[in-house]
Order: sequence, then C-alpha cells, then structure tokens
Amino acid sequence: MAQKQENLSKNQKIVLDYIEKANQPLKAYSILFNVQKKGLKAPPQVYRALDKLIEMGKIHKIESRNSYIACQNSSCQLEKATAFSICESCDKVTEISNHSLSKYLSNIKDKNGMKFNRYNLEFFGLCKKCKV
Amino acid sequence: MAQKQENLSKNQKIVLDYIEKANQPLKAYSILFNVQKKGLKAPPQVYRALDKLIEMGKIHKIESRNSYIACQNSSCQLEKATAFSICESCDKVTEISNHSLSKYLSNIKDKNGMKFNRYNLEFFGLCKKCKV
DNA sequence: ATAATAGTGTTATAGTATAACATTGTCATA
DNA sequence: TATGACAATGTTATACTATAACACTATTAT
Ligand SMILES: [Zn+2]
Ligand SMILES: [Zn+2]
Ligand SMILES: [Zn+2]
Ligand SMILES: [Zn+2]
Repeated sequence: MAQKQENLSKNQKIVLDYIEKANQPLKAYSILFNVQKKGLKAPPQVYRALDKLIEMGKIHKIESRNSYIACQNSSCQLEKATAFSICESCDKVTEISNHSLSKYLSNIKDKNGMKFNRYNLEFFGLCKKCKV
Repeated sequence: MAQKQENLSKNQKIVLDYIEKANQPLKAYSILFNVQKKGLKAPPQVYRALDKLIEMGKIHKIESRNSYIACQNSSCQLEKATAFSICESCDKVTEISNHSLSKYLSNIKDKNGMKFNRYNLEFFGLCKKCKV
C-alpha cells in the first residue's frame, strides 16, 4: 500500500526538511553533504529518500538540471502533472500553478494512440530580475 | 556567427548520421562506442557534437532519459519548443508535432513576469503496443 | 510466531558530463 | 601573404550523477 504523506520515515523527513528550507532546487550530492551531520552518509540513502518523496509528490525533480525542489503547489496531483519556469541566468525555479494549462495538457490526446498518464513541462527564460 | 545547417563539421556529421539511422533515443556513451571506428575516441568529441546539433535543432535531448534523438519534425523551430511522448514500458519516444499545442504553449504568459523563450514538454505513458 | 513489506547502512561501481590545454583548420581582411 | 579571430579537433584527467548488491532492522498483518 502507498505510504500516507504523514508517515515519512526518518531519512525521508531529514531530506524533505532540508529541501523545504532551501526554497530552490538542490543537487543530490549537496543534500548528501548537508545531511551527513544527521547520519545519512552515503548516496543511496539520499537517493532512496528522494525517490519516495517524488512518488508522494512532496518534491519534484527538475530534469534539465538534475536537481530537486519542494512542491510549491498544494493542489499538485502527486507527480502526474508538473510544470516549472526556470531562469537561465540565475537558476531560479518556480512551480507553475495554472489550472487552465494543466487542464489543457491533461486532455491532450496522442495521435498515435498512446495513453498518457503523466507529463513534465519546463519553461526556460529570464526572470524579472535578470531581464533588465 | 551561427553555423549554417548545411555546414556540419566532420564530427557533427558522423554523430548526426548515427543518430538519424537509429530512429530512437541514444545514450551519449553508446554513440561514442559506435563512432569509435570513425575516429571519435573520447567523450568530449561526442558531447561537443551533440551540443552543436542541439543548438541547430537537428537533434533533441530527452532530459528525463539522458538520451538524444534526431528531430522528427521538419517544422521544428530549432530547440525552442519541443514536445515528446515517451513509453514507460518500451522506451519508444516520438516527437509530438501538434500545432495547436505549440501555439498554446508559446503564448503562455508567466504570472511572475518571466520572459519565456523556450520550453520542453515530456509526456509519459504506454504506447499502443504496450497498452494491451 | 511468522511472513511480508518497507526502510536502513554500507561498499563498490556504473553512467553522465565537463575542465583544461595543446593543436589544427577556416576564413576574412589588413 | 600574413595576421588575427574563431570554430573545431584531439587528449587526458576528473567531476558529477545514480544505482547494484548485500546484510540487516523495523513495522505491520495474519
Ligand atoms: Zn508540485
Ligand atoms: Zn533570474
Ligand atoms: Zn524537432
Ligand atoms: Zn511501448
């Protein structure tokens, strides 16, 4: 059975806490380095926690950056439908919460008869601060 | 100045030829292994060619798979707007060519004042064959 | 109790990508 | 034609990202 969100394991809590405090995407090895004082000493411990947190929708992976960010969207349907804006200058990442966009994408039908059950969308550009 | 698409360099031609023949996403090190007989002996030679071919829009990177596929879409606007369907069972990848989708996404305005100049969209699911 | 499942700890290794530097090719123009 | 600017190449080493494999412990359900 899928684990309930309230029941995070020890390592999962440690990793999630650290990611949530960051408010920006973090690399796995930077997480590892920073949670070593809490007892997570080796990569598999971090990657396992990351995998479970992703399954639960508590964090998302920014694929183009190999980094991990806390879900910023309380209505996020687990990991089924994710969209982000990424600044190519300062690397700021924001989770996009746009109902009409997610509705549009969730209703897309594939021409080749494929059944979609998940998507990930990444927009790239310059944030307000970096546009100047 | 940006190189014209007709003027591929030697290594770029070798790498593109191999990717185009594959009709499926390829990993960088599998490309490297297969073009060693043509003289590309080290990773940087392959990665440089890949980078340039991506810039030119001749190939795209499937971010969630760390793999590279030839552009299947003659009207692809370089690397500005890419969309793919990915079968989670057999790994088949198809470039999506859907005018209304690309129009919709290109017109999305960011709530935080970010100026988008590129996006990448990856749909995941089961292809026709794997759905059974 | 027993078994099933999930989580942990650990070592080693696989897989992906870039830094750095020396060299060569191409082409415009001084 | 030579000089400079830029693109591409060749090469070695290294950095970064992620998983395999195995032994062990904790939790829960029957
Ligand atoms: Zn989310
Ligand atoms: Zn920025
Ligand atoms: Zn394309
Ligand atoms: Zn399939």
